[in-house]
Amino acid sequence: MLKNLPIGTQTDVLIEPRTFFNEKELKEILKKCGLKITKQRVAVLKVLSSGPRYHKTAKDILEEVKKNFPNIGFATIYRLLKRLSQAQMILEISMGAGSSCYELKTKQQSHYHIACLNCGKIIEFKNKMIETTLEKIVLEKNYTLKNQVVEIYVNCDSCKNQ
Amino acid sequence: MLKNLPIGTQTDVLIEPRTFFNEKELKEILKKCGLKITKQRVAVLKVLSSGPRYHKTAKDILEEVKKNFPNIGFATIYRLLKRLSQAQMILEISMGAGSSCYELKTKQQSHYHIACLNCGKIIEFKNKMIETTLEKIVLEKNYTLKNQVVEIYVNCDSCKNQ
DNA sequence: ATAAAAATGAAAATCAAATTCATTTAAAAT
DNA sequence: ATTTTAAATGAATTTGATTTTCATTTTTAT
Repeated sequence: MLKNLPIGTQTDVLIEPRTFFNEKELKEILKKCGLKITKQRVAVLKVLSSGPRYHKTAKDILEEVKKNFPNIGFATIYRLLKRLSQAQMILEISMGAGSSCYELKTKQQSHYHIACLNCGKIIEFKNKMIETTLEKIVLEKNYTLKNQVVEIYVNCDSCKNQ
Repeated sequence: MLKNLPIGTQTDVLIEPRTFFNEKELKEILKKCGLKITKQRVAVLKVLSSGPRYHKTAKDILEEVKKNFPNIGFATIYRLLKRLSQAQMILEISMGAGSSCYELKTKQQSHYHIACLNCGKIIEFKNKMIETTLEKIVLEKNYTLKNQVVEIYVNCDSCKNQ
């Protein structure tokens, strides 16, 4: 259904697979943010740049990093996440209640999120028309665009079929 | 600048002034949600449906309602906000850090938000094209749309001129 | 190597939001 | 109108996420 849409109105664009960074690149990120390179920070970035789940909470990250640094605590994680957010290197996604998720920005640009209110699954999508429209709105107002968030909350099909 | 855009690409549509509800209408809202009518609840809804600030935090609401009900506490506020959210009567807006803001839904449909990262000012805007696109995306996937959030984070002009 | 500046981690503090429970209130049924 | 009953209230506590503090350790530039 809804196939063969006129050009420019296709809504669903798949996200290319995540770009993984090697250790050297992760260190570059820290440098670019004016942060000193520590093993803990590299470990946190490694978690953010890999793994099966795209969107990780501070707790996810802590648990993962603890495997190699059993003494690391939330303080270190949150401090780094905040600095990286401020430097626009990561994206904080706070979808309603609960804890925020974080994702490392890659070359791939603005993508958006669909979240199932039932099972919590998050799907990414891109849409050039929305992106352009939002840029235009900001430009018209003579503001400076810092970030754009588009989130659709749904009940997904696997949830509906239960 | 950027005037005379082709039809369908205008980005900035002003929001009509907020619809105020009278006491009877507010009670209707509670009934529709299957909630008993209490003076505290009517007072909370009255705050949500009026006043100079469109987006109110639980704290804003508490302080306002306390003027007439000095003993009311957060428990009552949060409980009601949660029930109203679940009944889709209000919109919870959690923009990054800090507490969520809540706004009463009116007949006027999906509108979006521009927030200044500096001064925290929030501006509403509407955009039919984005709205339709998001609906289309959900339809294509055979999901059920529950809510859509579009947020632009900027530095606004009054902030830039400082 | 060494000094200066920054980062770490354990613990405590803060803040938003949810919960508990004894008491009160609204609304349905007499 | 009164009684009944189920739900709502509010004070206090709890939970959970995030931030801060501070003594100690590590990084980086010299």
